[in-house]
Amino acid sequence: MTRGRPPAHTREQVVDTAIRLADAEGLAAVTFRRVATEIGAGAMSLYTYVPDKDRLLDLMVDRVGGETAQIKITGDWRTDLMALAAAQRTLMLAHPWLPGALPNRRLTGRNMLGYLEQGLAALAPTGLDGPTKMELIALITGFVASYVTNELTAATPAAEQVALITDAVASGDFPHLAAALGSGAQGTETSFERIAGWIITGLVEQAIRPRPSDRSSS
Amino acid sequence: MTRGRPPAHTREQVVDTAIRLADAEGLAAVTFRRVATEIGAGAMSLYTYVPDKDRLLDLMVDRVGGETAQIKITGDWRTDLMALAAAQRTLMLAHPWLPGALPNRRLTGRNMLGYLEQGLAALAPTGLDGPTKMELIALITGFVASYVTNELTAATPAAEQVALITDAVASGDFPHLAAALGSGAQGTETSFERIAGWIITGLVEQAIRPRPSDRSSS
DNA sequence: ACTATTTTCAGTACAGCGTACGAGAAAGGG
DNA sequence: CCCTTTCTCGTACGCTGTACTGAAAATAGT
Repeated sequence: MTRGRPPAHTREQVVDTAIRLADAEGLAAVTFRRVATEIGAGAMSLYTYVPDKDRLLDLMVDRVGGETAQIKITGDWRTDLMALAAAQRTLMLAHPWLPGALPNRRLTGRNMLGYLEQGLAALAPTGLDGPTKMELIALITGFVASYVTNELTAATPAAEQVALITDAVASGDFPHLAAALGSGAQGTETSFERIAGWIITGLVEQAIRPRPSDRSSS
Repeated sequence: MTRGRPPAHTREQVVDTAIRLADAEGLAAVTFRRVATEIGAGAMSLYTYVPDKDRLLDLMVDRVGGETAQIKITGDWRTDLMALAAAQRTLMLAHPWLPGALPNRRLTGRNMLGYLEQGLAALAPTGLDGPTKMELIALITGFVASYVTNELTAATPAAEQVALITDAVASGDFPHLAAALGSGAQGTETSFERIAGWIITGLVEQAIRPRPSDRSSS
């Protein structure tokens, strides 16, 4: 039954417009009025397609989640997880607002579930139990998000913080910090692959290891 | 020189009030008007003590950062990093808004630098270079933040997502997800210490390992 | 064909936000 | 005593999300 006035737009159109806006001008540019004028509608008309702003963000996240390249599962969890992490990073670099929009967001759609599914498939050979796999996936996703955030932010050193840090170093209260800043300027050697390799290999190997009692002092 | 009308309040008072508000009612309750009435001042008076809202958040973060328990450096990096992570988690559980306020925030004060300094001190025995140490600290902090966020959110399963997930599982398109959900309900076994142990041990051991060429297929 | 029903459209309006501006109040220095 | 300096804070502007409301546009039933 299709009674009533037919919709002039679609939910996909609204979400796509919001994504395009966020890509071009950042999350802050995504306002109902702005999105509405962009698709040539009244601000309030959007509520026909989207229940509220928070849900719009959910939908945006799920939609771009669908753009993630489908990785092929080789059966080697290290290779597969690296591929998945790399795909995630590519996605976040294409949509810089994504890392910032991810926290506090609920699983809204099948695309996010699809991502979860891929991660679980990659982890299948490890023989870990379900909750542990979930935890590992969340951990890896969180790492990628924070890495990309740093990656996108680090370009702006901000002058003001430089003063704070040099002052702090000069005060002598932070010897290790001074040493760390002086030590290595190895530039782009801190590549994504290097660190992602650490975290993935390290994490999964630790998780697989059958608990060698507990060697901490407690 | 102390000419002019003396301030009726202090920056610390403003920041403390904002923190108290955030602790009690969440970050959203922290508005200039609200903070102002709370300390018995006009909204615009706050601008005497704080340049703008973003800086107020910076100051809040740095202030609670000062509450972090000073860990004692034993010289065993695993023990020390675990203690540091645990201290961070304690802090974030005491101030649930902190994980949400952390991203996109600049290093504002000496307390944050102090935290950095502690992490570097803990990592000193590893002999890693400065940038790598920094990276590891950021990674661990990011992990703690996302873990605590999950910890605070997971209490609310939200009914709506349950429907989405059961539908998805019923559709048969997500076999691994179905299996993972069915597998283990081991409850609180996914403790912070267990996972923090993985990430710290795994990460640092990987970082220390002198690069066994590269065993991926590429 | 006309009416009733249902759905979408979008203008107006409201409370709340951060904050720019500017006039008044309160202090010390000459 | 006045002048300079500093802090105080009411008013106001533009912006936000969105509740409400009535008009518009389609179909379903008679």
